[in-house]
Amino acid sequence: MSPSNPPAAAPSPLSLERQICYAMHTTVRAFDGVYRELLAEHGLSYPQYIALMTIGEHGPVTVGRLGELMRLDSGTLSPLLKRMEGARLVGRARDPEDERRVVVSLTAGGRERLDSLGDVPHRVAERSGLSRQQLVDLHRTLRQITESLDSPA
Amino acid sequence: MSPSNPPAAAPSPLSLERQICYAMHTTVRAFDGVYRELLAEHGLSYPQYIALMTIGEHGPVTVGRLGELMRLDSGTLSPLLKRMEGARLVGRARDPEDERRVVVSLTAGGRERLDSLGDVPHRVAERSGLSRQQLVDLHRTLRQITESLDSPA
DNA sequence: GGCAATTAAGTTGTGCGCAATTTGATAGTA
DNA sequence: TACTATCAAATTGCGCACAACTTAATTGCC
Repeated sequence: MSPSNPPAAAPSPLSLERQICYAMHTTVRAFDGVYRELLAEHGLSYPQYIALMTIGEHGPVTVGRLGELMRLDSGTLSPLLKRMEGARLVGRARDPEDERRVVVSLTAGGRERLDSLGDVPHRVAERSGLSRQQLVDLHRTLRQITESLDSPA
Repeated sequence: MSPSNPPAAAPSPLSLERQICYAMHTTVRAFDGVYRELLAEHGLSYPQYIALMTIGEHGPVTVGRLGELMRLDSGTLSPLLKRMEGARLVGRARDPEDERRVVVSLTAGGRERLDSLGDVPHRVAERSGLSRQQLVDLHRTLRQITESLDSPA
């Protein structure tokens, strides 16, 4: 111990806002870690899983539309989708009606992989130790944050 | 539109767990974006800010201890701290009592920078649109998730 | 003392994420 | 038609994050 150390419990209370900032940072990492673990055996990263899920739900989508849904730009999605194409999970094709656009769709293998992952979110939720009500509240809170942070400049 | 497309609104309700997974992914990104914006003028990234805050609160700490507090390993912290050292925000020194350890501490400039950032968390919380009670609840939920995900293998 | 096992930090390789730029296609207009 | 502006995706560069490995110091045991 250094001689000038404070007793033990930090006296500074730190504002709630500061604690939230800190908790958000660390908790999300723990959350991601569980997904990483559960998805590893399926050969998927967490972002790849979200992409698979989003394409599966919304059907064939352009890269731009997928970016809106996932809140990611082409700089992130292009290489990610290229890897998923390499893994035979999705197909990419230029839109004949507008050659600027690239339409992404699930392959049969991608659909199969997605179906086999159906219980992963449930297992994560279980491990989180949250009650049903807490999950509902958390979901509403997260949506509220996104909306609020989105709208004003 | 492909011929076999479902009408429009996806009939699959998607489980709450799935929605939470998705919301966590997108919301955290929005949250980070606001921090990025507010911290940019101070020349700090969000992880650098968290590190600065953590070192500031806990006093000089070893890299390992900082990793426990921030939930990051040396593979992330070593280059991050090296950049912060280059920016004259922190100092790094081998512990004379155990030369394996590296002790990280705030420089005068680092302390000053940290102090000048005091209202950033408050501004982020404001923008989030959450009530005081929601902030309290969110904080408790996040802590509960971390604890629960940490403990069992 | 000598030496294997452990520990702390750093390094390497890969993927995610964003800002800024580039490439190529479409739209608009003289 | 030709020229410009706009738009979609891809590319480049940098930082964060983690797994796996390396390096160097300490501990433990003989």
